[in-house]
Amino acid sequence: MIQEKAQPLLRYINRYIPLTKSEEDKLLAKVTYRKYLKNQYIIQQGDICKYECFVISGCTKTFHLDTEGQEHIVMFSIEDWWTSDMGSFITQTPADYSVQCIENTEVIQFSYDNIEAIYDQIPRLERFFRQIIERAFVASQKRIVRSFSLTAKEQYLYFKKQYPKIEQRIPQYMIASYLGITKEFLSKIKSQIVLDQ
Amino acid sequence: MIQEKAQPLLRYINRYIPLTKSEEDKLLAKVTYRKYLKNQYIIQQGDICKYECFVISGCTKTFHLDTEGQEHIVMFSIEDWWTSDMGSFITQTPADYSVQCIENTEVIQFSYDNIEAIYDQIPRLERFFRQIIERAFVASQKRIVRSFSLTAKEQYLYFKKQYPKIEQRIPQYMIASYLGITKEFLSKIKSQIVLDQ
DNA sequence: AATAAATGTTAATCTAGATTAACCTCTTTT
DNA sequence: AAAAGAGGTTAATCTAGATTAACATTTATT
Repeated sequence: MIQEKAQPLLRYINRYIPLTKSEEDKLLAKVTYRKYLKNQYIIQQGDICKYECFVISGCTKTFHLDTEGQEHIVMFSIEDWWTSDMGSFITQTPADYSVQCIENTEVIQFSYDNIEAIYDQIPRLERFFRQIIERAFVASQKRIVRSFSLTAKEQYLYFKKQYPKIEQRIPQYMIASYLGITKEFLSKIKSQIVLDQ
Repeated sequence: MIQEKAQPLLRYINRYIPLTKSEEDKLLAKVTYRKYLKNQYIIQQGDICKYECFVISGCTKTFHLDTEGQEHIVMFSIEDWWTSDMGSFITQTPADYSVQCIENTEVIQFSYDNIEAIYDQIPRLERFFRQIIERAFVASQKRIVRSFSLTAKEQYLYFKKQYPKIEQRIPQYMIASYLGITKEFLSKIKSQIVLDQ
């Protein structure tokens, strides 16, 4: 079961580092497959995050609920992306974010209890995770700069260009939340863009 | 020379993972000590970043120059912090950021040519770097949420509380740039805060 | 000590984007 | 087919923060 389901994960890992058959088996013994329905929560803000998830199919949003009850989306995850509240996972303290499925979603879960053993038994996987996180950090820093140096319209055009697959699967009001603007203003931007052409 | 100068680095690493004397020696053989004067550049936007630097003393700013010539500060680094353009370093492509010294600054440099060897020879250091980057990523994500959910005044108060040491060493106009606001508006915020008390 | 350069403040005016509120599709459910 | 819900649009009004510009203060340079 896990052997078939985890194929996309193995393919993904092999783009970074080569794994021997034995290493693949060791890994698959330590992870689990799970299916969520649309609207289900993978993590709830306030809970302790027990898993890092690799998305096999579907789509999730990671968001923070602020003191005013406003939702701020920090990322979307589709096939071949990761999702979790890493801060909560690495420190085992209450999560700052919720992760909710926007579509029916299949994931491979790396549990907190097993992740150390995975690193110890397959050192190359520790390298792999280091590289993944380095890239995530770089992307996050760039997003901060964009939010300071680009107008809302420019940020929206960047998002469309960079993540065309995500843009088409997700309601506009969630994209607005991701960009840090209101859905009304995104609507205005879109009608402006139509006029531009 | 490097033995004395690198003491803060070894102390810092030992807070995360224990190193044997032999591992320490292996590490020190692969890193170099360097001193920069105030206003000197450690990295220039457009160059390829050859080093990740651990700050022994002093203070740096990491900033991006946008197409309008505007400077956007993404981070400050003081003693016991890291500085580099990680995106440029890991991919060996032109840097998006410059790193400039705000004070005379001493660093320990990890060169691109040696970092792989360090990881291979001292696997525990790869774990250490993974953990450092995980934390940096978490902090970066949290900063994005703050920039969306807090007013400029709230963000400034958060910065003061979180980094009191940095706040006192750095000109206000750089803090404004870090917060993504103008120096004039920060000045207004500060006079408001005085009235609040 | 005088001058210049860097940093910080205040106030008037302007604007990108928020807020509010009414209305318009589509889907989905009954 | 009617009703309800989810998602999206438009327009009027409002506001946090930008811009401009003049001036004040501190620090460095001669």
